[in-house]
Formats: sequence, structure tokens, C-alpha cells
Amino acid sequence: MITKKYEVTDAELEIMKVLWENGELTLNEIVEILSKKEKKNKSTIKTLLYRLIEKESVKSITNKKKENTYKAAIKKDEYLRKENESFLEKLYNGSTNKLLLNFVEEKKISKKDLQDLLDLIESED
Amino acid sequence: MITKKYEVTDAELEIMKVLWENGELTLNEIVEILSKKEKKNKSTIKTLLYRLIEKESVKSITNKKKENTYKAAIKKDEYLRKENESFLEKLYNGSTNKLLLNFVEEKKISKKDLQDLLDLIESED
DNA sequence: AAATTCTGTCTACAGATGTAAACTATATCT
DNA sequence: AGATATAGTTTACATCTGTAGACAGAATTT
Repeated sequence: MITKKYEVTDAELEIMKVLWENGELTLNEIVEILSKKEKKNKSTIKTLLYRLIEKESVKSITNKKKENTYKAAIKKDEYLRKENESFLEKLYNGSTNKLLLNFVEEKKISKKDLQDLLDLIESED
Repeated sequence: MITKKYEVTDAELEIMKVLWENGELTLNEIVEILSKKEKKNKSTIKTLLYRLIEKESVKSITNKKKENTYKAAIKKDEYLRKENESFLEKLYNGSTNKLLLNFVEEKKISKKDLQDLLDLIESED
């Protein structure tokens, strides 16, 4: 069976986010961080973590100490790139401009947002 | 059991797209249009259509003729709004600006795209 | 060292999803 | 009208997901 990298589910994503933000953590650290927002059982988090390891999205590190530590094995950038891509493909036929236009129409993006962004780019190059 | 409107799955979405684009269609018309891009069995399409009717995303219209016709019962705009929202929430903490910035970084949006869009808005109001 | 406590792994299970066949009633052909 | 085809409705089933308990072996306590 081929291991599918990057196929992270919504529930698993919450764990990835914690790892991306905090680097290498023990299970208990993950549980503690997550418990602040989620209401997941520790056992559930263990399973999700385990699945992420299976699909090679998280690396498990065996330490001398009792507990293993875990860290993201895929980059957030890469993950976002893929998700952006499939979102665009699914809803906007792959057209970023269609998405932009829709966001503007929905008032999710204001003229000022656009202008600020342009200014930012200008100042960079 | 409460009917969950709008909870359209990926496979079902392909049917919604066809209906949004073509208005009221018979099953066979849907099948024919879909067969150009998808490789789905007619029976599969029937099931998806049926599920969409159950969840009230599609309305089935009984005609005098032999075949029923089907049409979207939810608006594409509304659907997109919801999807945009959950995508933003899931990956960008609800921040459109983060998404924009990320798209620019990924070179999915160019300076010109932004400028064109700004010009468009300017010309509208 | 024995008892106890965890960690990491495995198993469980219900509901959702993608895919498609079975069945039944109705329409069409001969 | 009877045979046949087809549309609409149900059922089937494997896989994926979210959620969580079971268990075995390692670490910690007494």
C-alpha cells in the first residue's frame, strides 16, 4: 500500500498546526496545547498523531527519556500550496482571479486591502 | 433527522456545477454533460442526485413527460460564500489578508492582477 | 524486585463518502 | 394488452474520518 503523504484530514490538521507553531513536542505537550481550544480526548489525539506518523506527515523521535517527541515532517508552506491549489481548482476552475473577484464582491477584500498589499509589494522590490 | 442543507460533498458538487450552469435538466442530460469530463457510472450519478434531493440542495420536478427534471435549490453564491468562509477559517484563521499575502508569495497573484482588480473597483464606484 | 503508571500501538465502531447494483413502478413499443 | 425498457428509489459495500477504549511493554515508584 502506497503511503499517501500530505493527505491530512481536518482533525489531523489541528495537530499539524500545533507542531508547525511549536516545533518538537511530546504527546502531553500537544495534548495540553490542544486542550485550550479543542475538547478532544487524549486518546483521540494519540490516534490522530499515530495516523499522521503512518502517512509520514509527522516524525516520531525516540529519546533517551521516557517520552517520544514528535515534529512535523511536511512543511506548512507545501501543505498550504497544495490546499490552495485544490481549493482554487475545486471552486474557481483554478483561476485565482475569479477567486479574487468573488472575494471582492463578497466584501471579504476591500479596496484598502488591495492597495496595502500593492504598496507592500512595491516596497519589497 | 434534521436535513442538513448545503453540506454538499465533492462528488455531489460536480452535479451542482452542472445544474448551476445549465439550469433545469433531466438525469440523462446531466449524465451526458458529466460524461465529458468525469468517468462516473450513470448509477453513481443517480445516487448523488438522489442524495442532493434528500438534503434539499436539488429540487426534483415531476413533469407530464416521462422524465423528471432537476434544478439547483441552493444558490451558487451562497455555496461559495460558505466554502470561502470555511476555507479561510481552516487555513488562514479567517484572515483574508493572510490568504492574499500567501497567494502573492506563492506567485499565484501578480502585481498586475492586483492593479487590474483595483482599477476595476475604481471604475465601478 | 514488585507494583503501579504511563506510552506507544492496535482495535473498535458509527457515520460519511464514493461507487454501483437491485428493485419496482411507469412509460413505450409491438 | 403484453413485453420491454427505463426512471426513480433502495440497498450494498468498501474506504475514510472522528472519536475513543484495550492492551502490552517500558519507565517510575515504593
